[in-house]
Amino acid sequence: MPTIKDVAREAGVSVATVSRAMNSSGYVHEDTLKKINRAIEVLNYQPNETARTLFTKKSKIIGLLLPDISNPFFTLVARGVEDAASAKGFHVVIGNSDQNKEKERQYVDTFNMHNCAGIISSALMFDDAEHYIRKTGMEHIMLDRTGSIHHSIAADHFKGGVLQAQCLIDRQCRRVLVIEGNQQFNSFKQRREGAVSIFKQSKVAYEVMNGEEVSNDQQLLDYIKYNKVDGIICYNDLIAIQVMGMLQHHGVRIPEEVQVVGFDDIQLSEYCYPSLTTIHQPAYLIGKVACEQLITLLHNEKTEQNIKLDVHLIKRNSTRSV
Amino acid sequence: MPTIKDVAREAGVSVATVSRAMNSSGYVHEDTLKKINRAIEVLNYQPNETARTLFTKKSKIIGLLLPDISNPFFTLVARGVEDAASAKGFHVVIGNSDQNKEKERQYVDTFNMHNCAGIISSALMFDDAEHYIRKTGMEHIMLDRTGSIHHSIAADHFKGGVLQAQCLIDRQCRRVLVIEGNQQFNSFKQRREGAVSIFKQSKVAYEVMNGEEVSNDQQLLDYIKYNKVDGIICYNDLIAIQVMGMLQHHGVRIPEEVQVVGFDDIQLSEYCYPSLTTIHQPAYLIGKVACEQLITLLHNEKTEQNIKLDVHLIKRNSTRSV
DNA sequence: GTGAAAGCGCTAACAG
DNA sequence: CTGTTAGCGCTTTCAC
Repeated sequence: MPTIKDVAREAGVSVATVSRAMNSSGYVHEDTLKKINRAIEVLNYQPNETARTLFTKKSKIIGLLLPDISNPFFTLVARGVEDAASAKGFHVVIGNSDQNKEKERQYVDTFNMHNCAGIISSALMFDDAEHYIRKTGMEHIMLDRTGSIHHSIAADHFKGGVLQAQCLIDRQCRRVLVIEGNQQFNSFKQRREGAVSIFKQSKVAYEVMNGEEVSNDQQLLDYIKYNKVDGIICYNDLIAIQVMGMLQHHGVRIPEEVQVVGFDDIQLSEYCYPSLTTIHQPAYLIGKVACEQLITLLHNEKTEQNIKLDVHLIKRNSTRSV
Repeated sequence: MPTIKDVAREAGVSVATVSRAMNSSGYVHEDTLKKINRAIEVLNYQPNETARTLFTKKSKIIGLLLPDISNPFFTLVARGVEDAASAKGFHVVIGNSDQNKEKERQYVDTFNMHNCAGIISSALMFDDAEHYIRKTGMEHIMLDRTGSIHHSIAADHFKGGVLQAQCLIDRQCRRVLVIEGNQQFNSFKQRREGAVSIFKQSKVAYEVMNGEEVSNDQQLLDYIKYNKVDGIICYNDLIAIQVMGMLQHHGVRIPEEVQVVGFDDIQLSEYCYPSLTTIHQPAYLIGKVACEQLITLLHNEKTEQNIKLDVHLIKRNSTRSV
């Protein structure tokens, strides 16, 4: 691997001049510039990012901390971050926290040890995460949890919940089951609250059940049959599709007997059968915008503190025509 | 951020000793060790990886180059790589090539500029990719393409194709449509060859169609109806699910009228309706093993050159009981 | 056992 | 406009 020294020698100038030329900082004569570029070409020189980072104390790496990249929703977020980063000469290292506080903190430390420029994370669970990150000096954008300390970007989960409920009410559901996600997460909480707020002012009966307790298919099935549930709101598409499969497997027709609404609008919601009515969340965009925001911050420019992205209902075949 | 100097001062020793203590290289008195550890604790010191890398010329970062992490199969591979890396103190930066030669080469360069220890990639398309990487000095493990230059790890795609065909033959299909993937990729090619090899020695009629040409639903539907296709082999699950949805949307019953077999066994194949019969590929394991192999190589230990992982049929409801 | 010193490849004053 | 020089934080000879 040729170094800046080799280029300097090849071009017959000093390393400082080569450095200036590469960073277009300070003056450098047109002719010298040419010589340098030729030398770079000849040697196939590529600057060593590690050395650069050691000096500047800020690498071009962005740490992305997500609960689990296997979840198609986060996959898309990651893709958005990656594309945006790539477009601006940044790179991203991904960490899966599995919602484990220890792992979360560890990743933050790791990012820090690598002089990452900034970190984009979903809602963090470890104590005082925001201050912890702030102390490292890394910029931080949080997904799905608005706040005053950090910048954030989130979909309008409350509205999403409202739309889910409204959709089922519009389609004559009488007894709705709301399968809620982990309420420690702001996003799931707001989805639930949005839905509940609508049911409260309607005559529709509803009950909330925690998704993580629904490990047992039979139990859920019994509940649905016993209570004559005719509408189900799920906190994400993965669960919705799983529930639909289970129901159909037991002869329950969707949407004739039970209507189902998901949340996220992952790719497969369109292709599963029946296709899933759901709330579209702009996952890719969330990642992209988050990354762009972060990079703006890194340039010491101001940006909006908390960005909220709109969501909307995607009507498919797991609900009846209205 | 405290540096090694701060620790040295706090502990009343020289930086060299601190370094030795941290890397447990060379001798260091038990008492000094204690003092140093205390200092590290007190200052909450974390070694700067960038500086380390600059010296050693090998970071603890692994570059992972995949076509597209949005594909659930690759997502799982990535997850496997990440977990294995994490377990050994490595970290991974992901690059999505979108099967674009330019992007591929760019990522390789990027990884190199960051002194990545090694790279794990799916089959690369740019010219002479293997030599190009080899010249950088980075270790390289390739997914899904065996070869003599590089180490590799792949599922037994040929066997997978065989199993797909056998499955349909066993279930009385008379006219099978094989939807093949991009034949530039070894994996897809072998899947196809495996299936075809079986059909050739059977009386079953079959035709191969390229999946990338099937953009038009209507055209595919017409083809299937006109030719009385009663079995479809898909080169991956995503396509299979898509095809099933389309068929059902047009009133075709699965598996009664048409039976479908996928490849990959992504999570949703189990939950879609009907659930998809498919070939299980150990995606997570592929990523995990690839990463472990790479790390072994980095320790200058020998490993198997080309690893082949077994696949098997997962019987679900998109095919009839035999 | 421990410290002094050189240097990894690069950038940014500071002179000239 | 260009070169000299001093580090960035760490590891590793090489003396002591």
